[in-house]
Amino acid sequence: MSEPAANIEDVEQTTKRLASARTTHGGERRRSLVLAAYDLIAEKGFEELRTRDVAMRAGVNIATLHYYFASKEDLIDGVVDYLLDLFSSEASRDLQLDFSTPLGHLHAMFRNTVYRMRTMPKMFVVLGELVMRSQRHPELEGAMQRMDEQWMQYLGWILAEGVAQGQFRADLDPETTAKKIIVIVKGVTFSYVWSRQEVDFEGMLQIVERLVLPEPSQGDV
Amino acid sequence: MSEPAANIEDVEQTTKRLASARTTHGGERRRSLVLAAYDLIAEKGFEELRTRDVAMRAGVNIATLHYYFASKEDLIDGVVDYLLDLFSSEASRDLQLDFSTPLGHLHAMFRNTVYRMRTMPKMFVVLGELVMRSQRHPELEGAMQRMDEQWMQYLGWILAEGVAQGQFRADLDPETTAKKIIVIVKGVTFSYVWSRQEVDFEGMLQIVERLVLPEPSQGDV
DNA sequence: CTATTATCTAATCAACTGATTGATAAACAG
DNA sequence: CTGTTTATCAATCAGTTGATTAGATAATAG
Repeated sequence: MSEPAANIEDVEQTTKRLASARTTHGGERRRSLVLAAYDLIAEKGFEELRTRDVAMRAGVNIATLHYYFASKEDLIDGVVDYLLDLFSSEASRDLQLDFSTPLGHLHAMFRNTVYRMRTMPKMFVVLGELVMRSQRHPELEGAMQRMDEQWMQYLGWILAEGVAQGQFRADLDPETTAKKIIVIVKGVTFSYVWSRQEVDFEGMLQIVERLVLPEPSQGDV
Repeated sequence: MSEPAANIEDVEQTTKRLASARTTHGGERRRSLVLAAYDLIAEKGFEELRTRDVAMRAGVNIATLHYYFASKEDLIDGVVDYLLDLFSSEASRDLQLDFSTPLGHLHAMFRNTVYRMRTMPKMFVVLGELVMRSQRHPELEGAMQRMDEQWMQYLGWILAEGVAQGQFRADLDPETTAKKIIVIVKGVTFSYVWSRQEVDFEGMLQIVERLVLPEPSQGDV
């Protein structure tokens, strides 16, 4: 895990730096440090997160890290902001999601989450680390809960819209149902990303559907 | 469960020890060290788990810890074994669970899990830390997956029995359904313990029920 | 009663770790 | 061209951390 070639590589990078030196503007360097920290949290967890490793991965001296971030905790705050941005970023156009109906929105939300779990597992590993850390860091707990609330609001809106348009069952309570759906999606995430189990995504989506769609009036299979 | 009076208590215990010394047999001391580590993992996570703190909480010198456990990693293995025992221990008699039918078993499994989340949250916090750690510790990943498999097997048996007895729907596939139920229960755990959200437990149990029970032949509400 | 064994401690080590300092050089403003 | 600001690094500090060592102390077997 710890490279023996630390010194050699460092010298190499130092040389590079002396040659190019002040080409990077502060913002870029800051970002590269956050990205390095993000990667290392995904790889080693907070348990083995070291400021030196972050600096080395970003290709700078430890003192440079402290030039941009007063403390390790400060750097972690940067990672949290970065992760929050990632999560609130738009869904990939490749998915060809259909947002024309409430059910379409629901499918889109679910499938986009699955898509992200598959293509950006790092994001969820870091999220998991942060959720665990939030047990003992109240500020973090706040950030995590704001994330949940945002999600709740979006889902609540989809459901209310679906009821109003008659696509979803009339007796559905948007808030309680949204909460249940979130529990299910969290279960999918937990199982797939953290427990590394194969998950029947479409089957889970069906369960969500059954929660919102009206009973089919008479039986087919 | 977690005392704030760490230092005072430590002095107290040290004094006690000087007085009684060789009264505790090895097994007890070993256990007390594992329990101390367990508590500290729940409180501070692996990020801040220190062997000195463990020794202090157990009321012994750091060298005594190394007398019983060759390394920190060894101690953590002890905690894993302890947690595995906890999880496979029997359900509380207080719950008056009904194991007479497959549906009873299903309810019992769910309610016992909820009961444990409520009364022994520490257990789940430590589990969460271990799940995260298992991302980068293959041995741990193995242990976690064996836990899942055990659970799967138990659930699979309940479901097969329910189908055989005609209490559950005839077209139900025990394995795929068991997997879905586990995903849901994990979602409940993740939401309630780690995200600290209120969860509609009975509502989630209903979703599980709808997964296994036959369609009610004609509509009531 | 003595030798042995299990249990425990004080003291210490070497490596690690977050953070600081003082120097240096490029970029920039006037 | 000059003084200031920005960005960077080598060296170093003080405190931490997992682990070891060289004994003590007490229960126990012979």
